[in-house]
Amino acid sequence: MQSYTEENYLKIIYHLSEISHPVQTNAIAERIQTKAASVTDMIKKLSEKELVNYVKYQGVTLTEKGKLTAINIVRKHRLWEVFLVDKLNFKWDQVHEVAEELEHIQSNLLIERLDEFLDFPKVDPHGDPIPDKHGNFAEMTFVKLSKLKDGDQGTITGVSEHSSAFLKHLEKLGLTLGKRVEIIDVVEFDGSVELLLEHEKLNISREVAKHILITKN
Amino acid sequence: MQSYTEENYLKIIYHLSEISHPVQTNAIAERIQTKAASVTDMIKKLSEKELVNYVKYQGVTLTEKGKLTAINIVRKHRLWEVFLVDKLNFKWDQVHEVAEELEHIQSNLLIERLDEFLDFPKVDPHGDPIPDKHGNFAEMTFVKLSKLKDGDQGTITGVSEHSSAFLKHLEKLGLTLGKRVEIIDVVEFDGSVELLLEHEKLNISREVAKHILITKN
DNA sequence: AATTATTTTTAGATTTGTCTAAAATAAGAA
DNA sequence: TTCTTATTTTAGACAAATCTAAAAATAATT
Ligand SMILES: [Mn+2]
Ligand SMILES: [Mn+2]
Ligand SMILES: [Mn+2]
Ligand SMILES: [Mn+2]
Repeated sequence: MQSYTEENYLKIIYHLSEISHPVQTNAIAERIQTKAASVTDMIKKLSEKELVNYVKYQGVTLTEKGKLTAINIVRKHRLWEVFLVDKLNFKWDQVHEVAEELEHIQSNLLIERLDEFLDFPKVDPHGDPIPDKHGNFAEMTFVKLSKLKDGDQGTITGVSEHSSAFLKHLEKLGLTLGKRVEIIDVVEFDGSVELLLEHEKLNISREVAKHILITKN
Repeated sequence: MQSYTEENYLKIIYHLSEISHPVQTNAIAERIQTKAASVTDMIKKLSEKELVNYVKYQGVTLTEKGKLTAINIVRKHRLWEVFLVDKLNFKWDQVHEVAEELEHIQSNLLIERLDEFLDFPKVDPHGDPIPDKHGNFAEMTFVKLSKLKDGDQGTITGVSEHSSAFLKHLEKLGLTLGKRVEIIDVVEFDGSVELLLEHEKLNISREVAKHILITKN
């Protein structure tokens, strides 16, 4: 059994692993809002428990055990987000903070029953995949909207930025999960994108386009 | 904002206040599974924060602020228990431990929405009243089954013992909330109670009868 | 009232997770 | 390769919550 704090470290290391291998001390410190020295301390503890592989000055990687633990926390986080949106009518920009707490509740029965109650969702309110109880993810095929060309069509199936400001902005524009879009033009000057959303013309900045994930179809 | 630990102390002090005023250090230590010395330390801290009134060697009482905090935790605990039973099909003997964790989740929006989602329940799965968001309880009128006389009738509306062993026992006997019972005889020898439950005769020990709460009707 | 028993508090130590400041290592530039 | 900079680790300290053992206060008995 891990502490609340250890779980948070494992989860952050897991997410950062998708970006760099091994994960650097400073990167963890930044994400977890703490100091590098504290991270070193915790890494040693996690290493002691064989949840991470650690080589001094080289950074950490998760062991199989650590990875499974981390994935389970991600599973809980995302299931709770679905619960909050689907059952309690939270907006997609309101769920993350609460899920950060709920993800640490310890009860396998609870999470299996919640999964069932939610009808075994495959993705969370931001389009992120929900691993099953064995830690397996359904394969997802996203393309960044900013990579699309004139005339391309697709459905919004995810976002890669979870800040409330960004999500509220998308909501206001009507760019929510499941909506179909068609690219009219990628403006050469600033990379902004003109697109068609439910027969309405819309222009979004390149910065916004980079964080919208599309499944082409 | 209080820590997880402080919240637990406040809740225990609140519950113990129903039994003795003021609440003794040792009583808290026993309930919270810790040592008297630790309780003294925490009491000082809570007193510092004006959540309890504390006189050395005399024990503690909750201040208005402390009481409201405690009631809010009780509210969350009981709402979560209702959720677990009504929505996730937990048995009434399975909910307490999980609710002990869930009661510490910090989000007013969450708890108000949960309340609504559960259709504003007035009692939890053990018949305990759920305070509203202002801390007000609906008045309950229970009588211990062990206080009833031959011929008395009533409905089971609560239990005053929450151990899994006891609750499972009641479940097995069919003595669950909402069931109507009629006293046939209180056995003089051992105080055990003969009763009628859905046209079936049943004998329960005095010990069991003491923890079943009845609303006469 | 004096003695004994119980309860509570203090003193000092421990564990977990954190911090600052200084030292060590690694990486990049000249 | 040597100097400089960035990153990481150590050393030592601290706050929160806990503990043990001893001292102090209160309550119960004789
Ligand atoms: Mn999230
Ligand atoms: Mn999410
Ligand atoms: Mn309970
Ligand atoms: Mn209950």
